[in-house]
Amino acid sequence: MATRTAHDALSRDRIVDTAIEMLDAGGESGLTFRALSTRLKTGAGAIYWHVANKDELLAAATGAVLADVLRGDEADTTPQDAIRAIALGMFDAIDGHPWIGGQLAGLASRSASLRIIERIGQQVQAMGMPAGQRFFAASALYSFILGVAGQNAANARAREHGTSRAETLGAEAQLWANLDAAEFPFLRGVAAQLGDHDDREQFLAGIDLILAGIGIAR
Amino acid sequence: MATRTAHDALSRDRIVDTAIEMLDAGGESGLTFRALSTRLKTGAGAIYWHVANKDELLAAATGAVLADVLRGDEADTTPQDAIRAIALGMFDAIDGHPWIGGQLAGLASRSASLRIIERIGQQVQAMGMPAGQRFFAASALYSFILGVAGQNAANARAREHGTSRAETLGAEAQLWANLDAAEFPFLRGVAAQLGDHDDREQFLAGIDLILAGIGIAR
DNA sequence: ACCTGAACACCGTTCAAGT
DNA sequence: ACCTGAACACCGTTCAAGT
Repeated sequence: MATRTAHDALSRDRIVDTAIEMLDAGGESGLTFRALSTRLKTGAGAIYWHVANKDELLAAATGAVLADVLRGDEADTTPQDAIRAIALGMFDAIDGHPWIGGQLAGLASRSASLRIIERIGQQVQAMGMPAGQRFFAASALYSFILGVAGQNAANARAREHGTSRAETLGAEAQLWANLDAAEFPFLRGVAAQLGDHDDREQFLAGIDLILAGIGIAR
Repeated sequence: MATRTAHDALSRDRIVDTAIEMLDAGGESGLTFRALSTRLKTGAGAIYWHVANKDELLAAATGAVLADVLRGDEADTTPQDAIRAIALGMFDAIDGHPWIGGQLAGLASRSASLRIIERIGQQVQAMGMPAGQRFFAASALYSFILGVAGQNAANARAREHGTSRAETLGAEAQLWANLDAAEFPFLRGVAAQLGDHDDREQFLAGIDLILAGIGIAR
């Protein structure tokens, strides 16, 4: 076994892992090179030896989180269930690390995105979608996932400023219930559902809606 | 008519309008209070008299852009066409002002978001969606729109660093075409479609997929 | 009431200098 | 090869002082 100093040597992996911890704890604004280097007991500039800049660090952190999602194996299921599994994997990853919601759209984390679109596309094809429409269908599923991701990220950002999820949601439901009856009949009507809905279930309902649409177009 | 100095007096409207111009020209990073105050020929702190902080300014700018979308009137059409019109209105607004993609998810621009979800929800209801599923369906449509918005914003951000849309897309299509055949059969297969697809058409295809799904669940 | 502009407390990033 | 830490060029925001 190699001799070690009190703390491990600085390495790209250790930087990325620590960055993920800080992002989970404080969101994107919680990660600064100064705070990161303090936690790593090194100088601010040292990080630049292992990582080009903050964008690359964020991309690497996103990639590390998504690697777990990509480890899943959707053999011996229906294409529909395989897509649900991939989507839920993404949802859970985003739920656990909301800051990746803001990263996924960017092309910085492209390599992981491509793998996910590939997986979805293969299953869309297995559903029997004609060649001309497969790309649209896979993109639609991916865009929907990104949309939910972005909202999750925004909600998490709001929570950094204090209030818990239940509080925010309760206040929001209250606000919907008190909207003008003539102008907002729909939102008033669904205010109760907003108050006690399950994010994961709602996400899956959206996926199922798109899957049903694909089922027809097929 | 009131007497005026050479330039109009500072006002919240003038600040927001100028901010939108700067955001359109240089994205979110192109808007700083220093550059804004220079363009408005005033001091950096003066803006704070009319606007609480940068978040509020971004929310106000987003609201001003979305106000145009909300001016549309979808009377005497089918619910499906009404939803398509709302969605396309959003798409065009985001296409013209990509930076709002990053703002829409946040609750800062909530008032405009609520109006849009209300409109979508009313049409979902008109489609005959049962009460228990209307909220899910409207949310799914809205999330999809946000997802596309986020990607547009990211693409626009990438374009700030130089290359045009055609260049980026061409390079990306090339990259997909050259991916490993065993690992990325799907992406390789649709590389040509990526190269010459129309963003607006693809967006509408996604909306139609969800609408078709709603048509079944109904 | 509204505006000025210096000052404060931060950022990401660079780079000469060390080991 | 890898790390240090001061320095640079920015930010958003505040606030005493002006008009």
